[in-house]
Amino acid sequence: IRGHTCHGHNFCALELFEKMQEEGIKPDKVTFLCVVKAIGALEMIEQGTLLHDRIILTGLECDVMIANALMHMYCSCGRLESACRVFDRIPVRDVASWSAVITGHAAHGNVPATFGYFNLMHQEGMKPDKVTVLCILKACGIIGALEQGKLLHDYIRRNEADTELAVGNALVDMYARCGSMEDSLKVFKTLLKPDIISWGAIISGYAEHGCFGLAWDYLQKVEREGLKPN
RNA sequence: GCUGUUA
Repeated sequence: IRGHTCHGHNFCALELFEKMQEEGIKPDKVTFLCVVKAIGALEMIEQGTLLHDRIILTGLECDVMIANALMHMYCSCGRLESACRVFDRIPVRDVASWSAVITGHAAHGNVPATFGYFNLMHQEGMKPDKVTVLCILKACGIIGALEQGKLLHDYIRRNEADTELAVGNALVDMYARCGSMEDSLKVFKTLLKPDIISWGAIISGYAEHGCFGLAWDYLQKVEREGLKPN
């Protein structure tokens, strides 16, 4: 099942899940994680609700990884209230729980809820890890929260996390989406070895803001750097 | 085999 989901063959994965059960093999926690993820990718909300009911019957709904996967699934399907209900029922939340609920609300442009959960996370003393930082930067980019993004940038600098390329790329992307190509370029120039994602963030930032000449120039630079545009 | 992840 996992072999199929990680290649994007989510429907095949669901068929295998059915077949497995026809053969009398009971799904465990890992099976459910994979299948919840597949259903989320397919945005099959009816199937997702049915699977959630089955998970409740097995008593796994309080498992933090299962709950996080369910939240992500509901957010992918646009069911933010359902995601919140799962979030509220998690006995012990981890960083992934917060990442899922914050990114989920940001993806749907729910600015108050995004900041609400972000502030609550801070209040509860949950320290963001690398992935949470990526998720919150993504959230800031989606909802255009430049000020919050800059505060997070300060936090990243204080924690010396800005040397990580993934974080640097997420900053370049966040500033570009917030409309500050100046800040975006400033971060880009600090990257020791920009990859195709770094360049892509700059190019799409210029393209998104109607600066086609600059987008074109940077595309030429990519090739001059010996990188292959994807 | 294992949830949240930047163009």
